[in-house]
Amino acid sequence: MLGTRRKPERRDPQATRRALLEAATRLFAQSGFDGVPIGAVAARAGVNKALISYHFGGKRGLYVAILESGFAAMAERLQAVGPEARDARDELHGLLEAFRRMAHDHPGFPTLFLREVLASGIEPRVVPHVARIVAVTRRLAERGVRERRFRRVDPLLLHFGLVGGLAFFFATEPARRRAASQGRLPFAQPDAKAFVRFVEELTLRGLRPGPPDPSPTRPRRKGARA
Amino acid sequence: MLGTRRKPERRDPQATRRALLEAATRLFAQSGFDGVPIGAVAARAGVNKALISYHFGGKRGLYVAILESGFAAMAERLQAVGPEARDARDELHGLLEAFRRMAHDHPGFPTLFLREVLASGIEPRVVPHVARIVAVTRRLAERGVRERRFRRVDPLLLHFGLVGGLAFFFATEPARRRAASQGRLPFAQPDAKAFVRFVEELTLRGLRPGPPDPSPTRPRRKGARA
DNA sequence: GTCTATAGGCTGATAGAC
DNA sequence: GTCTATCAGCCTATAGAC
Repeated sequence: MLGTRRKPERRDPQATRRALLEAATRLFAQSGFDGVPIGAVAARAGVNKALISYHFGGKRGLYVAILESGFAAMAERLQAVGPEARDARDELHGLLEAFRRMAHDHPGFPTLFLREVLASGIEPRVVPHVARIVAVTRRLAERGVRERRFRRVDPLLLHFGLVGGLAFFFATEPARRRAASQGRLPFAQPDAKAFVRFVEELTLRGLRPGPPDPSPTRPRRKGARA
Repeated sequence: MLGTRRKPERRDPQATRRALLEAATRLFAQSGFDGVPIGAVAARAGVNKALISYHFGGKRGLYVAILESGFAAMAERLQAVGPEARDARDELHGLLEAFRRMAHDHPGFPTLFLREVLASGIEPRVVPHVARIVAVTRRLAERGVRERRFRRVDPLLLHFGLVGGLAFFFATEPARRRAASQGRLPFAQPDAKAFVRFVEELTLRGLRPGPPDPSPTRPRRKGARA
């Protein structure tokens, strides 16, 4: 029912807003803020482009609206996992699932997210949400150590490793899908669930407490640290 | 000495090309292709903007030139690691270092790389290089299994986990630096070397052959696989 | 709330002098 | 090879009719 508005007849203004948000999310994700003419958003939403200024106060306003609701939803979903998890391992599983479901429910958000953290001036209004998300991983790391299930690692590094891998995978998924449909993907299309399972297992094993390396002393390159 | 060209006097045309490539790399990385006016590139390079058309045939030509040389350099560096490594563990170490050095020598490339794989139509001329990079991780996974140092995992998933985490970290580094200098970073500035070391250790431990989980049976959520 | 028409700014490219 | 001057095209925003 989205994108089916063709007649100049008046409908529900909320529907107009939603259609614009929907269309803009996909297009901004695909081509970036500067890569999308406002007319393209309007066309995809099936509404007049002047309505963007009317409802969101301009192109930038539309963009920020999308961005903020996306980041807020993400932070909320991730924060909800911890309290319901039995232990750190369970929480890791829950966080990965939450991330995957977010990408599923809001296709385009991961890409938007990545584009935003790539940009110079990250939108000030999303900074608090970013902070909340970072805090989630930090608490996970601390919890794992407290429960003696994880070895002690820098929580921030864990955050970047985890979020980075996931964000990259899901942000590039739409592009892969498009490339694949044109037969221009130089490898097989990886499955999202399989990837998440892989990350979970790798992280769980990788964080397991214990000695660094039980195998015969690993040879080091000449320039390596003592 | 780059960006010091001010006088209309004639200099080395190669210097002009290099200055433009240098300037464009940073600016395109920072703001994306559509976010950078050609005049800004010229200004930063200290060159007249008409020279972009003259030397590269236009804005897009300049962009593709950067992109291709970056991807080619990356693929080459990664491919050079395997033959020199003693074993799969050593190769992993070498790959991570190569990635880090690439990010160091070509600041802006990781960001450019990420922006490109995010976009809808990945530039056809870089596809072969992407394929080469994917092949490197695939061979690493196979080598590790053959040498009985890694458990058997889907090489493509390993590739995404590894490259994704690294690309995310290094691509967002310039933005973090900028945010930090304005006091708008909601967390501490992570160190590149520390991150690479973390990824190496996590991956090495995570790929170690052996049973999934030696700890007391992990409780599973109701919906989980058998 | 929605549409049409238009204004005004900026962008990328090039012709032509040096 | 490099520069100045210029132009056509597209883009966002808005005034005003409905």
